[in-house]
Amino acid sequence: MQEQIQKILKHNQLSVTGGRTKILELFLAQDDALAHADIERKTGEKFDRVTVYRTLQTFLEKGIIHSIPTSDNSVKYALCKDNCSEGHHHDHHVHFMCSVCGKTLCIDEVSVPVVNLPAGYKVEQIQMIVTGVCKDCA
Amino acid sequence: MQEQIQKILKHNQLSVTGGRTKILELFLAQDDALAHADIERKTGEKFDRVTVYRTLQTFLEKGIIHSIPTSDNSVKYALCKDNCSEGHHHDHHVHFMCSVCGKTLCIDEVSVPVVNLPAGYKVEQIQMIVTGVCKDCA
DNA sequence: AAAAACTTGCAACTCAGTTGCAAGTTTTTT
DNA sequence: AAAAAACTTGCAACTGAGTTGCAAGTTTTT
Ligand SMILES: [Mn+2]
Ligand SMILES: [Mn+2]
Ligand SMILES: [Zn+2]
Ligand SMILES: [Zn+2]
Repeated sequence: MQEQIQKILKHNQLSVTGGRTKILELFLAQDDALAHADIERKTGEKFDRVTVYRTLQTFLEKGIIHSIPTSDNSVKYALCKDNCSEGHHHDHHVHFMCSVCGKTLCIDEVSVPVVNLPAGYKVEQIQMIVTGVCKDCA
Repeated sequence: MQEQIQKILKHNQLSVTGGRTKILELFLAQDDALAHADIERKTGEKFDRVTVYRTLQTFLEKGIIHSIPTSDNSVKYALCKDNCSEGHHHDHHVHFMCSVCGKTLCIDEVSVPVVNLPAGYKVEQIQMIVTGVCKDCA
């Protein structure tokens, strides 16, 4: 896994540092999306919160992670599985928020359906957030 | 219009006050969704920002307005057109954010399409946010 | 091994949103 | 119509997320 992490960072022209390695490790080991606070909690006292903010910012810009707008207006982050890059994300999958366990999941198997808007609207991007009960909580 | 406003407030068992009347008036006169800051700006110095927060909170609880999660994780509010009430919203329409003029619109004509999730997921609510260019900016 | 380029932690700050409380307003009761 | 009760408002003080400048530390390049 350390190998994979190095590869991802190098591939994105980022220096390999303790903080970045640790945070990327968290994302790789996690099946659901992480909020800033989750990351702070999971890294313990090891990194300054400013470093966490800056690392997330960098990962977003490089297309290593994508942000997920949740229906309660907090922000979560998840790994990009496709080859996203600098401003060119293409995660057209549905996002799911479980109202029982609170997890936010990328449903990679399901793409966002097309929708027909009234004449005159030009669609650039569609996001879909489904709330409900997840597989594990059913 | 003052009549309609009184009716809405009374119907929701709310006392008719200057602040509530003014804010409801703004919503009725507006075709796009309003952010907290828009309301503060449009009411001038007339009301304390705490009053604006509390009024929006009250309107939300009563189902007079609904909140819209935008893709940039700010919150906007729009009038409920259906008869929503205390925690029972049913605005199943698509929301549109124009990347040119910045307006957020309720597309009442288009309901959110059904989506099939993998077995085991129970869907409770679906939200769809479309980004693009609106009719007026085309 | 030295220089250059980049990353980190710290302290200080900003800005949105919240809370308790006393004064003011609206509604209900008499 | 006046008094009482119930509710709303503004103020001041606070909280917590996120940002910035800068000096010290680390990583990468030469
Ligand atoms: Mn995702
Ligand atoms: Mn709407
Ligand atoms: Zn769950
Ligand atoms: Zn527009």
